[in-house]
Amino acid sequence: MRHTLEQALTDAIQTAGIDCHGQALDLHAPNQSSHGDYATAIAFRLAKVMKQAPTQIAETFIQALQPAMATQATLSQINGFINITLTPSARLLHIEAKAEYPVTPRRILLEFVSANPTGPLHIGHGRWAVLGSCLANLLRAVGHRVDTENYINDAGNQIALFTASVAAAKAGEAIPEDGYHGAYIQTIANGNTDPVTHMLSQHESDLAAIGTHFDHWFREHTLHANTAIPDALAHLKTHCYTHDEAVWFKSTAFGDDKDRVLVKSDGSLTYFAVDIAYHWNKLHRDYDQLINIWGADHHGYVPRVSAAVQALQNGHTQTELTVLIGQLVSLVRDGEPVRMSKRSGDMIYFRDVIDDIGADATRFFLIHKSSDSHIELDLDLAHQKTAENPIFYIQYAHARICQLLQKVGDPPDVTIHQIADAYTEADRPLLQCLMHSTDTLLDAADAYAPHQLATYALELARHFHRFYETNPVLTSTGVQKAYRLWVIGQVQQTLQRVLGILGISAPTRM
RNA sequence: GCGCCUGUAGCUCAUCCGGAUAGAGCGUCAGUUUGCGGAACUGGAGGUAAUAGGUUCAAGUCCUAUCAGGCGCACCA
Repeated sequence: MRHTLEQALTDAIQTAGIDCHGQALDLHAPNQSSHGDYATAIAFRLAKVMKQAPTQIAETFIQALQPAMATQATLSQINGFINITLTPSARLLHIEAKAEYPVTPRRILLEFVSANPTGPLHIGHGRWAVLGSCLANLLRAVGHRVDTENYINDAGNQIALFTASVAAAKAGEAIPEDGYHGAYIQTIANGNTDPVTHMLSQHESDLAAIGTHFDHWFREHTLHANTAIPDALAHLKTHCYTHDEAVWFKSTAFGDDKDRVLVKSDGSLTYFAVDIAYHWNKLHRDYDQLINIWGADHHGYVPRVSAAVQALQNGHTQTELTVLIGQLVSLVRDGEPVRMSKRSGDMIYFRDVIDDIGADATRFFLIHKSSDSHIELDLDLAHQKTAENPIFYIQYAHARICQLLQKVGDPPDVTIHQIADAYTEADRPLLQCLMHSTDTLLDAADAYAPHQLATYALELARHFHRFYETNPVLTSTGVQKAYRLWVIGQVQQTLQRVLGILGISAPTRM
């Protein structure tokens, strides 16, 4: 909605011949719904260059634009802010209109989780699983084409230690000091499947338990099985040099703070070299953008991978690399931080959390905070946190509506203009909230911030519960009944859509 | 030491490229109910947005410094 309104106003400004000196309208929702549906502070930004008071500029804008907008909105001015208040029917029409997102569709490869298959997923992996799957849904919702990928490090020292640990357990021998000591090692040893295969299927089932599925599972060993690695390194050759018998990539030429080793002096490859081959592979798969979600413990790794991706494209960037860094989840027990270590086996597994508080509550708990903020999970309070989890407030709103709609049966056949007569000012916050849903989706997608949808859903549920309290539907009649049914129907559809993106169920009863 | 992230109500968090009186949930206090599901609603108390400067018509938001917490600074993966 914001976009079409902005466009209409911008056109009207041009027609009126007003010079904005490059300033955009930049519509935003006023913090008080009574001010209007949208507002712009452009008068303040033009005050200096136009040498006029903001209030005066605002008046000029309003007089020039009001005629063009007359059928759908009223423009007004408070202390220089230009407020736009839509007519009730315009508001309803905008809510009902099929959302169109002004985005240029991109082909995106989104990589996340990418946990080593040397142990079960822990709560930290869970955060990336939830964030990644929500982001994929969100980007798809606004029109992008997204493939999701889980990269499996199934080669190298850690895997060797892991399989050796299982082998030792199988033989009844002591597990190597630097091996893996979790209880799951014995479980795998008791079975007959390959340890890595076993672990991967467990990852898959844990992820499925919160409704997360990947389009691709990319296994590192496939890079070693062909010439992928030497091919990729050959492409970097002009940016490499030999020093102390090791081969270095001159990543400082692309913004890194030091050069990086690709081939060690003993002739073996670094992890980075393999990762370059992996990204080289990605670059060949015809995507416009590569997005990687990494935990904050890997943020130091960003510059060198960005450098490599730039170098591989020889400065002609066709595929953009975006690395999203999420902060870590830490655990607290009895007020003391719990140190998780995969090797010692002192872990809180993601599956335990899901089984404990349920998939919906787990997803909401992990998604409703910005990925820039740390999550501290108090194990003793885990259950209480569940009871406090606002997801039930949202789901209850949806269930309430569904039960009601079921009782009503078929909705009456009326037009927007007919039901607009039943609008009252008290409904404005709810209707504005509904109208802002497409804006919210767009903003959240632009910022790669699906947590904004969780906040939005909470807000919408709150407005709905308030509306529901004072607007009986079943006992109302005529236009009023039709209007109320329409409103709650829109709430239901919007909640279902947003919860769908968050991967959380929208129950019809609870 | 250097780099990245964070610091907002008792607790957990929002606040959308700087905008109007900083908002929710939980907790707390006082109310609403024989209701279209009360897993709800209404109202109150609770804030120097870590601290100190700066930029701006306007700063929780941008810049600088300090303090506190998390994470990272390998020829590990």
